[in-house]
Amino acid sequence: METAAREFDRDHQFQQRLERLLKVAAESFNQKGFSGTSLKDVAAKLMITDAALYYYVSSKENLVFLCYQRALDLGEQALSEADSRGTTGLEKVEHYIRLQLDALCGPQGPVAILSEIPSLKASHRETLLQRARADSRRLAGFIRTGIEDGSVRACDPELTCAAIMGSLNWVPKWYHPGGHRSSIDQIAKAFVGLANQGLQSR
Amino acid sequence: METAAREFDRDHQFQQRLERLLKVAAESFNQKGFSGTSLKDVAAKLMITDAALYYYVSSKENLVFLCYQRALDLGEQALSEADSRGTTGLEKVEHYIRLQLDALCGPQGPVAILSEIPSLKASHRETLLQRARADSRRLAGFIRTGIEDGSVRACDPELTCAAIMGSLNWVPKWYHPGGHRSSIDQIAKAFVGLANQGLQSR
Amino acid sequence: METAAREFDRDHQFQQRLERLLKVAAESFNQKGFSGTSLKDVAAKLMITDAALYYYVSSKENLVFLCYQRALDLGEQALSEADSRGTTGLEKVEHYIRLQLDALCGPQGPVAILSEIPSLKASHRETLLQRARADSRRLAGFIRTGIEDGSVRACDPELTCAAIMGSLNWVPKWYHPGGHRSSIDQIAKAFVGLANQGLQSR
Amino acid sequence: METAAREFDRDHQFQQRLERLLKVAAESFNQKGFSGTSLKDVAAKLMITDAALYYYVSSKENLVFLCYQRALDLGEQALSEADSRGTTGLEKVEHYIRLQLDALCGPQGPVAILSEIPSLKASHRETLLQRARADSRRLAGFIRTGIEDGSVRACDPELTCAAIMGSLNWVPKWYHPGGHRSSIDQIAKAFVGLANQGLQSR
DNA sequence: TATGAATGAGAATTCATTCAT
DNA sequence: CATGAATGAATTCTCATTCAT
Repeated sequence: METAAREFDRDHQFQQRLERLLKVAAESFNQKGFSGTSLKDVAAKLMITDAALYYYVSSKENLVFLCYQRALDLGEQALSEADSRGTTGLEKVEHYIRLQLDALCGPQGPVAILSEIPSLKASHRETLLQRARADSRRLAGFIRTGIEDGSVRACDPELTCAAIMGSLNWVPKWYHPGGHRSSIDQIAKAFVGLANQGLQSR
Repeated sequence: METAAREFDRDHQFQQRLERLLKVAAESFNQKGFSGTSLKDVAAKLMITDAALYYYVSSKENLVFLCYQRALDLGEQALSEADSRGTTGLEKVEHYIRLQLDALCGPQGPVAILSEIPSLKASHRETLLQRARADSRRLAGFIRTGIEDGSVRACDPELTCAAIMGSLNWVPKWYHPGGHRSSIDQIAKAFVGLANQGLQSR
Repeated sequence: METAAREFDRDHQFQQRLERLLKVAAESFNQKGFSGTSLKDVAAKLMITDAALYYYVSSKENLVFLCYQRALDLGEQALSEADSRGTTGLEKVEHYIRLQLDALCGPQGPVAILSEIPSLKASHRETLLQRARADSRRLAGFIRTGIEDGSVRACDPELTCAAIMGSLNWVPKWYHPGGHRSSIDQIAKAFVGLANQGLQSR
Repeated sequence: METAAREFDRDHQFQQRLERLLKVAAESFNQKGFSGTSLKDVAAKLMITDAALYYYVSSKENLVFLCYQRALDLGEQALSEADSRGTTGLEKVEHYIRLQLDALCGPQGPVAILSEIPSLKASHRETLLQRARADSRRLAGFIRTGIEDGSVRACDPELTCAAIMGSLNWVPKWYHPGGHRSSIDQIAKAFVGLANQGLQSR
């Protein structure tokens, strides 16, 4: 029916615009932080007024929450994909680094870094923290698997995982798509190289 | 003379308190970001009123600026120290990681992470960016040295440096002195291990 | 003719729905005041969107205005009815109390209390104030009649009228149909008793 | 000491200004309701900016809360005073009417009518509702006492109390100090007359 | 008739900053 | 040195209102 089609279009358009909002917001959050990002600026980038944002999200808090959930969604996709692509633990880690870099800087648009969870309200905070912790554990799990299957040398999985995630999370601070001499591939190569073999020559 | 002595004392006390202010502010900036940090809160932690802060700094911008300069001072100390302690390029990098972690989390108190340079005013921004870039170049220089002296395998020095700095800069996000199962030493060991040998077993 | 019939139906339906709107709005105005009532909430109770309200009323102001006019219509009906039912002045007052309570809380649905006339725009304000004052004067007139015909003791008709109207206007603040131990009849009895004989035993 | 004296003065001045704020706010709340009252207007009447209000109260909600508490304080004073001044139950009621009218319209300045308790937040609401209900019960208690000591005829104490309180609470809607032909004394006389003897001549 | 989408005006609130004392 | 009191700018958010469809 015509009506149904129109409704579908409308809903689709809504989702489309919300998605765009989340990307624009994520970019700003990454650059200027939660409090440093004003809704007016975000709205301006979308060519609408700040009041119009409230048609898509119920509050600024909710906006970050959605951004962070999207970030976790993508991060978890990267983890799953890495898990299935890699055979050994080491390979899984390598794939994850590559995939996550792609998610963060690739065409999916800016993805928010979960750097301000503490300033969210309790209920949101808990939801996100749990997922984030679980994701860390999954990456640490790859490392642990690697130690077991012999592909990874003995090391502290949690701290090593923290180091890797740190380097990844820091990328959006300095990487600006287009305006950069290094492609995502090059970054991935360097990061994977470091995580894999370290600096030491042999 | 008496007057001079008193003035010296006064000046000394002033420096003492300013130092304390910078640490308290840095901690808050690291946790909640620049805009997320209110001067009232900072002042409250120092047991004075917000108005009293203006005796020590001329503005909030100036406060971050000072925090960031202190951070760069310490970072550069770490670089110099690492440079002189290490013989090979690889050793220099190792020492830097250890020293910088100590600076960030050790007893020198919280040190600000330069994560909001873009939101500073132009003049401050430039000053800081130049120093920060120079510091990155020094670390990249260690790597380059290592490649030349054969201690480091062939790699992209800039990107590898970005990876290392990223992991270090991310530490204050999750490390809370005291309330943590890992000591700074353990963290350093894991980070150095990763940077040095990577994950790969051999 | 068919067209006329259809138009009549349409008009009838319109009136029907407008009536319902006025009741729902009146209830909200009574509970939360003019500014405290949002058109979105009113619309939601009618299962339509706020934009759709504008088919029935031209503005929020206009909506209160209509509510208040409806309230005055009903109040004046009560006055007229009381006038014709009662023989003496006292009886007229008694009937008015009973009838007005019925209008306010009875099945005619919630009726707005004219408590925010001052915040309306000048033209509406004047129209309503004049009617309201005239109504007060009619009730005071009953009292005056009573004094003349000997059914009412000597008293200040205006102030006494203000006392009576006050108690009536306050009822919607605490009376909630259904959820209440007292029926409208009981309330009427108590109010009439007070107005008629006072508290004094004799 | 000089310092102590100055501090006392400061505190005194603060209380003084807060008191004034509560009166001005109460007047506006009575006339235009909670939502209809803008802090800017309240501030303007005090010749300060709206931001400055936050030096005295933490929020608009808190402002109403304080107004309402002040209203309850005064109302309870009136109840206690009436209780001790009157010998019979009837006398207690009479005194209460007079005293409460004085509190509402007298030189203590405008006192808020508790007409918007439902729109307050739960914790405040409960606190106030409990006090308000207790106060109603005290007035109803006077009536009950009167029935027992024979000064008051048989009647429903709660509903009669509701009628009396309604007339009192409505007064601020129409009474404006100065601009009125009736003095508070005249109003009190009429209200007491109605409550005492009713309208009926005998 | 009614809705989706947006707007503009104004609301409360926060916060860096000032200044007399 | 530090505080009390205040300000002005900016921010989040709400809401009546509009208009194309």
